[in-house]
Amino acid sequence: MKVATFNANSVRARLPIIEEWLDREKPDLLCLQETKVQDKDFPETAFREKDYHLISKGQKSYNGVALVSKYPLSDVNCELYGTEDEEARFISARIRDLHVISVYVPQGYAAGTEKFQYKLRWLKDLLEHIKGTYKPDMRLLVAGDFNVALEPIDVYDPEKFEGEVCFHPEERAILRDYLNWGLRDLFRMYERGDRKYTFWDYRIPNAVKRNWGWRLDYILVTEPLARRSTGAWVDLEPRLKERPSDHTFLAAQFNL
DNA sequence: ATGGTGGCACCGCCA
Repeated sequence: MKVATFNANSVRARLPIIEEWLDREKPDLLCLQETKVQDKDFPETAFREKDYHLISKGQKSYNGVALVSKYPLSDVNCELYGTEDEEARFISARIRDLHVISVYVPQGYAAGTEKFQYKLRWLKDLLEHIKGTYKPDMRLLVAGDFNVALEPIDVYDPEKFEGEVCFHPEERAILRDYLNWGLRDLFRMYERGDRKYTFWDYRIPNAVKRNWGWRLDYILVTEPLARRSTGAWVDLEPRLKERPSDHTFLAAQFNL
Protein backbone atom coordinates (compact mmCIF):
# COMPACT_ATOMS: atom_id res chain seq x y z
CA MET A 1 0.00 0.00 0.00
CA LYS A 2 1.32 3.41 -1.04
CA VAL A 3 0.34 6.57 0.84
CA ALA A 4 1.19 10.20 0.08
CA THR A 5 0.54 13.70 1.34
CA PHE A 6 0.58 16.97 -0.61
CA ASN A 7 -0.15 20.58 0.24
CA ALA A 8 -1.62 21.56 -3.13
CA ASN A 9 -2.03 25.31 -2.51
CA SER A 10 -5.28 25.10 -4.53
CA VAL A 11 -6.44 21.70 -5.80
CA ARG A 12 -7.88 23.38 -8.90
CA ALA A 13 -4.68 25.20 -9.84
CA ARG A 14 -2.65 22.02 -9.19
CA LEU A 15 -5.01 19.50 -10.81
CA PRO A 16 -2.66 18.68 -13.74
CA ILE A 17 0.22 18.03 -11.34
CA ILE A 18 -1.93 15.89 -9.04
CA GLU A 19 -3.41 13.89 -11.93
CA GLU A 20 0.02 13.20 -13.39
CA TRP A 21 1.29 12.10 -10.01
CA LEU A 22 -1.66 9.74 -9.48
CA ASP A 23 -1.11 8.22 -12.94
CA ARG A 24 2.60 7.75 -12.35
CA GLU A 25 2.69 6.66 -8.70
CA LYS A 26 -0.75 5.09 -8.35
CA PRO A 27 -0.99 5.67 -4.58
CA ASP A 28 -3.71 3.91 -2.63
CA LEU A 29 -4.24 7.01 -0.51
CA LEU A 30 -3.45 10.69 -1.09
CA CYS A 31 -3.96 13.21 1.71
CA LEU A 32 -4.44 16.75 0.42
CA GLN A 33 -4.17 20.09 2.19
CA GLU A 34 -4.85 23.70 1.21
CA THR A 35 -7.38 22.65 -1.40
CA LYS A 36 -8.74 26.23 -1.24
CA VAL A 37 -12.15 25.27 -2.56
CA GLN A 38 -15.66 24.77 -1.26
CA ASP A 39 -16.91 21.18 -1.45
CA LYS A 40 -19.47 22.08 -4.13
CA ASP A 41 -16.67 23.31 -6.44
CA PHE A 42 -14.17 20.49 -5.74
CA PRO A 43 -13.00 18.94 -9.04
CA GLU A 44 -14.18 15.50 -7.97
CA THR A 45 -14.79 13.99 -11.42
CA ALA A 46 -11.05 14.10 -12.14
CA PHE A 47 -10.53 11.74 -9.19
CA ARG A 48 -13.58 9.56 -9.70
CA GLU A 49 -12.61 8.97 -13.34
CA LYS A 50 -9.41 7.41 -12.02
CA ASP A 51 -11.47 5.18 -9.69
CA TYR A 52 -10.61 7.05 -6.52
CA HIS A 53 -13.03 7.65 -3.68
CA LEU A 54 -12.99 11.19 -2.41
CA ILE A 55 -14.01 13.06 0.70
CA SER A 56 -13.27 16.72 1.26
CA LYS A 57 -13.78 19.39 3.87
CA GLY A 58 -13.40 22.74 2.19
CA GLN A 59 -14.18 26.39 2.61
CA LYS A 60 -13.94 29.43 0.38
CA SER A 61 -10.41 30.73 -0.39
CA TYR A 62 -8.49 29.26 2.51
CA ASN A 63 -7.48 25.94 4.06
CA GLY A 64 -9.37 22.82 2.97
CA VAL A 65 -8.38 19.15 3.34
CA ALA A 66 -9.28 15.98 1.48
CA LEU A 67 -8.71 12.24 1.33
CA VAL A 68 -8.35 10.49 -2.03
CA SER A 69 -8.50 6.70 -1.72
CA LYS A 70 -8.55 3.61 -3.93
CA TYR A 71 -10.65 1.90 -1.24
CA PRO A 72 -13.94 3.04 0.28
CA LEU A 73 -13.74 5.50 3.16
CA SER A 74 -15.95 5.05 6.21
CA ASP A 75 -16.43 6.73 9.60
CA VAL A 76 -15.77 10.15 8.07
CA ASN A 77 -15.23 13.05 10.50
CA CYS A 78 -14.62 16.55 9.15
CA GLU A 79 -14.59 18.37 12.45
CA LEU A 80 -11.84 18.55 15.04
CA TYR A 81 -13.97 20.73 17.31
CA GLY A 82 -17.36 19.31 16.36
CA THR A 83 -18.52 22.65 15.04
CA GLU A 84 -19.70 23.09 11.48
CA ASP A 85 -18.19 26.55 10.96
CA GLU A 86 -14.65 25.69 12.13
CA GLU A 87 -11.72 26.17 9.76
CA ALA A 88 -11.38 23.30 7.29
CA ARG A 89 -8.13 21.84 8.59
CA PHE A 90 -9.06 18.30 9.69
CA ILE A 91 -10.56 15.26 8.02
CA SER A 92 -10.44 11.67 9.25
CA ALA A 93 -11.76 8.37 7.98
CA ARG A 94 -11.26 4.62 8.12
CA ILE A 95 -10.06 2.38 5.31
CA ARG A 96 -10.76 -1.16 6.53
CA ASP A 97 -8.74 -1.30 9.80
CA LEU A 98 -6.55 1.66 8.83
CA HIS A 99 -7.42 4.99 10.47
CA VAL A 100 -6.28 8.01 8.48
CA ILE A 101 -6.23 11.76 9.15
CA SER A 102 -5.30 14.59 6.79
CA VAL A 103 -4.40 17.84 8.57
CA TYR A 104 -3.49 21.38 7.68
CA VAL A 105 -2.02 22.94 10.83
CA PRO A 106 -2.32 26.76 11.14
CA GLN A 107 0.80 28.50 9.86
CA GLY A 108 1.02 30.79 12.90
CA TYR A 109 2.19 34.02 11.21
CA ALA A 110 4.87 35.01 13.78
CA ALA A 111 5.92 33.93 17.27
CA GLY A 112 4.19 35.90 19.99
CA THR A 113 1.11 36.78 17.96
CA GLU A 114 -2.48 35.69 18.45
CA LYS A 115 -2.25 33.54 15.33
CA PHE A 116 0.77 31.77 16.82
CA GLN A 117 -1.18 31.05 20.03
CA TYR A 118 -3.99 29.66 17.89
CA LYS A 119 -1.48 27.39 16.13
CA LEU A 120 -0.18 26.02 19.45
CA ARG A 121 -3.75 25.54 20.70
CA TRP A 122 -4.73 23.73 17.50
CA LEU A 123 -1.71 21.41 17.62
CA LYS A 124 -2.50 20.54 21.26
CA ASP A 125 -6.19 20.02 20.52
CA LEU A 126 -5.40 17.68 17.63
CA LEU A 127 -3.14 15.60 19.88
CA GLU A 128 -5.84 15.48 22.58
CA HIS A 129 -8.34 14.36 19.94
CA ILE A 130 -5.95 11.61 18.82
CA LYS A 131 -5.35 10.48 22.41
CA GLY A 132 -9.09 10.38 23.07
CA THR A 133 -9.98 8.53 19.87
CA TYR A 134 -7.18 6.06 19.13
CA LYS A 135 -4.65 3.85 20.89
CA PRO A 136 -0.96 3.57 19.97
CA ASP A 137 -1.46 -0.12 19.11
CA MET A 138 -4.07 0.74 16.46
CA ARG A 139 -3.18 1.29 12.81
CA LEU A 140 -3.26 5.09 12.66
CA LEU A 141 -1.74 7.37 10.04
CA VAL A 142 -1.72 11.17 10.47
CA ALA A 143 -0.42 12.98 7.40
CA GLY A 144 -0.27 16.56 6.31
CA ASP A 145 1.28 19.98 6.56
CA PHE A 146 2.20 20.51 10.23
CA ASN A 147 3.92 23.84 9.56
CA VAL A 148 6.65 22.82 12.01
CA ALA A 149 10.26 21.86 11.34
CA LEU A 150 10.96 19.35 14.12
CA GLU A 151 14.77 19.25 14.19
CA PRO A 152 17.58 21.57 13.02
CA ILE A 153 18.08 19.33 9.97
CA ASP A 154 14.49 20.08 8.97
CA VAL A 155 15.23 23.72 8.08
CA TYR A 156 17.91 25.16 5.79
CA ASP A 157 19.27 27.69 8.32
CA PRO A 158 18.35 26.55 11.84
CA GLU A 159 20.41 29.27 13.57
CA LYS A 160 18.67 31.99 11.60
CA PHE A 161 15.20 30.62 12.27
CA GLU A 162 15.60 29.47 15.89
CA GLY A 163 12.61 30.84 17.80
CA GLU A 164 10.81 31.96 14.63
CA VAL A 165 7.45 30.67 13.46
CA CYS A 166 7.60 27.07 12.18
CA PHE A 167 10.85 26.49 14.11
CA HIS A 168 9.89 27.67 17.57
CA PRO A 169 10.68 25.52 20.66
CA GLU A 170 7.02 25.47 21.75
CA GLU A 171 5.76 24.12 18.43
CA ARG A 172 8.54 21.56 18.28
CA ALA A 173 7.82 20.44 21.86
CA ILE A 174 4.17 19.79 20.99
CA LEU A 175 5.11 17.87 17.85
CA ARG A 176 7.53 15.83 19.98
CA ASP A 177 4.56 14.98 22.24
CA TYR A 178 2.92 13.32 19.22
CA LEU A 179 5.98 11.09 18.93
CA ASN A 180 6.04 10.43 22.68
CA TRP A 181 2.44 9.24 22.52
CA GLY A 182 3.38 6.60 19.97
CA LEU A 183 3.55 8.12 16.51
CA ARG A 184 6.67 7.73 14.37
CA ASP A 185 7.99 10.29 11.89
CA LEU A 186 8.13 7.91 8.94
CA PHE A 187 10.29 10.03 6.64
CA ARG A 188 12.91 10.50 9.35
CA MET A 189 12.85 6.77 10.07
CA TYR A 190 14.28 6.14 6.60
CA GLU A 191 16.21 9.32 5.85
CA ARG A 192 18.82 10.48 8.35
CA GLY A 193 20.50 12.91 5.98
CA ASP A 194 20.00 16.66 6.01
CA ARG A 195 18.86 19.14 3.32
CA LYS A 196 15.78 17.07 2.46
CA TYR A 197 12.75 19.34 2.44
CA THR A 198 9.10 19.45 1.39
CA PHE A 199 8.54 23.23 1.23
CA TRP A 200 10.25 26.23 -0.36
CA ASP A 201 8.95 29.75 0.21
CA TYR A 202 7.62 31.35 -2.98
CA ARG A 203 8.68 34.75 -1.73
CA ILE A 204 12.38 33.96 -1.53
CA PRO A 205 14.00 34.27 -4.97
CA ASN A 206 15.56 31.02 -6.19
CA ALA A 207 14.68 29.23 -2.94
CA VAL A 208 14.32 25.93 -4.79
CA LYS A 209 17.53 26.33 -6.76
CA ARG A 210 19.42 27.13 -3.54
CA ASN A 211 17.46 24.45 -1.66
CA TRP A 212 16.43 26.96 0.99
CA GLY A 213 13.65 24.70 2.19
CA TRP A 214 11.81 23.39 5.19
CA ARG A 215 10.44 19.95 6.01
CA LEU A 216 6.96 20.88 7.14
CA ASP A 217 5.03 17.86 5.85
CA TYR A 218 4.84 14.60 7.77
CA ILE A 219 3.50 11.10 7.62
CA LEU A 220 3.14 10.06 11.25
CA VAL A 221 2.21 6.44 11.95
CA THR A 222 1.71 4.25 14.98
CA GLU A 223 4.17 1.43 15.67
CA PRO A 224 2.07 -1.35 14.06
CA LEU A 225 2.21 0.62 10.79
CA ALA A 226 5.84 1.65 11.17
CA ARG A 227 6.70 -2.04 11.45
CA ARG A 228 4.92 -2.74 8.17
CA SER A 229 6.46 0.20 6.32
CA THR A 230 9.18 -0.38 3.74
CA GLY A 231 10.17 3.19 2.85
CA ALA A 232 9.35 6.90 2.86
CA TRP A 233 10.57 9.56 0.45
CA VAL A 234 10.19 13.10 -0.80
CA ASP A 235 9.30 13.30 -4.50
CA LEU A 236 10.89 16.37 -6.09
CA GLU A 237 9.63 15.60 -9.59
CA PRO A 238 6.40 17.62 -9.21
CA ARG A 239 8.58 20.66 -8.48
CA LEU A 240 9.83 20.53 -12.08
CA LYS A 241 6.35 21.00 -13.55
CA GLU A 242 4.75 24.23 -14.64
CA ARG A 243 3.14 26.15 -11.79
CA PRO A 244 4.27 23.84 -8.98
CA SER A 245 2.96 24.16 -5.43
CA ASP A 246 5.36 25.61 -2.87
CA HIS A 247 5.23 22.15 -1.26
CA THR A 248 5.97 18.79 -2.84
CA PHE A 249 4.75 15.20 -2.38
CA LEU A 250 5.84 13.10 0.58
CA ALA A 251 5.17 9.38 0.12
CA ALA A 252 5.49 6.09 1.97
CA GLN A 253 5.16 2.40 1.16
CA PHE A 254 3.68 -0.29 3.42
CA ASN A 255 3.38 -4.06 3.38
CA LEU A 256 -0.37 -4.03 3.86
C1' DA B 1 15.40 48.23 -6.64
C1' DT B 2 10.77 51.08 -0.93
C1' DG B 3 10.54 45.65 -5.14
C1' DG B 4 10.61 40.48 -5.57
C1' DT B 5 5.69 34.95 -5.68
C1' DG B 6 1.20 32.92 -5.85
C1' DG B 7 -3.89 31.81 -5.06
C1' DC B 8 -8.39 33.36 -4.20
C1' DA B 9 -11.81 36.69 -4.09
C1' DC B 10 -12.59 40.98 -4.54
C1' DC B 11 -10.30 45.60 -4.70
C1' DG B 12 -6.96 42.67 0.73
C1' DC B 13 -5.70 38.44 3.01
C1' DC B 14 -3.04 34.62 3.74
C1' DA B 15 0.89 31.72 3.09
